[in-house]
Amino acid sequence: MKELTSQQKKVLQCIEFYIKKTGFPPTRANICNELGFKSPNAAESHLRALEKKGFIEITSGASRGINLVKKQNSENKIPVIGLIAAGYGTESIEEVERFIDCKNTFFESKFDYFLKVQGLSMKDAGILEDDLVAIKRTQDIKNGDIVVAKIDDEVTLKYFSSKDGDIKLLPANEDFDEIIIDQNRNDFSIIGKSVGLIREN
Amino acid sequence: MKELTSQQKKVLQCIEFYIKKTGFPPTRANICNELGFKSPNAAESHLRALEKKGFIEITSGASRGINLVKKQNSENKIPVIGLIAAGYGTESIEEVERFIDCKNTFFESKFDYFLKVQGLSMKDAGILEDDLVAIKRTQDIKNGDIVVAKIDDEVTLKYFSSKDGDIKLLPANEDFDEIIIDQNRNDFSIIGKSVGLIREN
DNA sequence: AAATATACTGTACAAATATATAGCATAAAA
DNA sequence: TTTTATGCTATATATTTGTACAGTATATTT
Repeated sequence: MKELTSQQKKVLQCIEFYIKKTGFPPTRANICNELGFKSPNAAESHLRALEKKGFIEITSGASRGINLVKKQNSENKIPVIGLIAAGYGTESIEEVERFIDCKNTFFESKFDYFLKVQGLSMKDAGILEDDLVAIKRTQDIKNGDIVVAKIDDEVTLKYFSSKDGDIKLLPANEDFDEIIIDQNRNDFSIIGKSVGLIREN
Repeated sequence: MKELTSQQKKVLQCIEFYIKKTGFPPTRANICNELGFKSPNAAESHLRALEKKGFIEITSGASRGINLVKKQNSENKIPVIGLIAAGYGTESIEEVERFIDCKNTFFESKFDYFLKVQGLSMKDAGILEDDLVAIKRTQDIKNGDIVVAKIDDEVTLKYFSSKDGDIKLLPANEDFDEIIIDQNRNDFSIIGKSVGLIREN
């Protein structure tokens, strides 16, 4: 999808605002009013540009026949990512299983995807197999955060702990051992952290 | 809000469908087309009835000037209900803390509200304090379901177990005891069951 | 019995609206 | 250099659309 000019963005926002306010899309005249244009053709040509770039659809002949095209992944469809057991590096070990109809503002922090949990290493944190943990991609991590970390070619969900520069990943289950990161030997990186969880019974 | 006649419901659904399909509300003529009316006034008078009953708002003079009035609690705003420690009978022990912007079709089963969890009696089921459990009001309960039950004047969230007519409520935490229901002595009822869970970190 | 709500057909028309055409000006791409 | 895209003003018009008025008929309420 092509980029919009600043003026075209204004027009698109104007349409979005008008729909929010009234419940139905604006006419050319309405847009002119909102943005101070003096000719309906100013609005018309902006609409044609927005249509050409794929941001709206126009139903020919219909009054207010403007339909906002939802951008795929932006705000309403959150991907659920499952981890494949073996690892081939980076984030290619992930695969999108499906999408959940939910805004990325659903929890307090915006987030990027749901991670489908494997295993019970975090069970005492109330995180069970097949739970969906909302992950925000960030490097802004504090002790005690539940993080998605990559160690060599494995991805794991654990409590984060850092003390005097020594990083540990702690499970929430007696049956699992803590993971001590040797930053010389291990290829270690933080992918993001948990900001929420959903479970479907 | 008054009740709609079956014909008025059809018109309302027609409007909802049209908006879903096209992205903008229908004209009188569009409604006539969809529903087989032969006079625009058929649509017009239905619209006026819907407006009078508060289901839509009509912007006078504007083409397609129909705005669906969101019904408070129907599909987009789910109440979060907290339990008050003491009990004063029935469901008046509950209070709506806030609403969450989420469809009641978010989980596999439709549900009625979120219950804010108190205590850790279900921690081994991955249900922690302050978690929000999606509750569907139903009497259709199977063994092993997580139910919201009322015993005398207390409301509790537990596993349900029924064997030879003996009903037990089982915690998921060693530190708690199971509750055996004496249907003669206890005022017992099932309010509903859990169909999902969300947690905000 | 009379009034009101529901549920339409049919006709009419002013106002709202999409849209084409003619211009003017600037900036970027071919 | 010539086209193409951007960003408007201004005018015109066929079509769409809301809406009023006149009827007909049935059911419900007062």
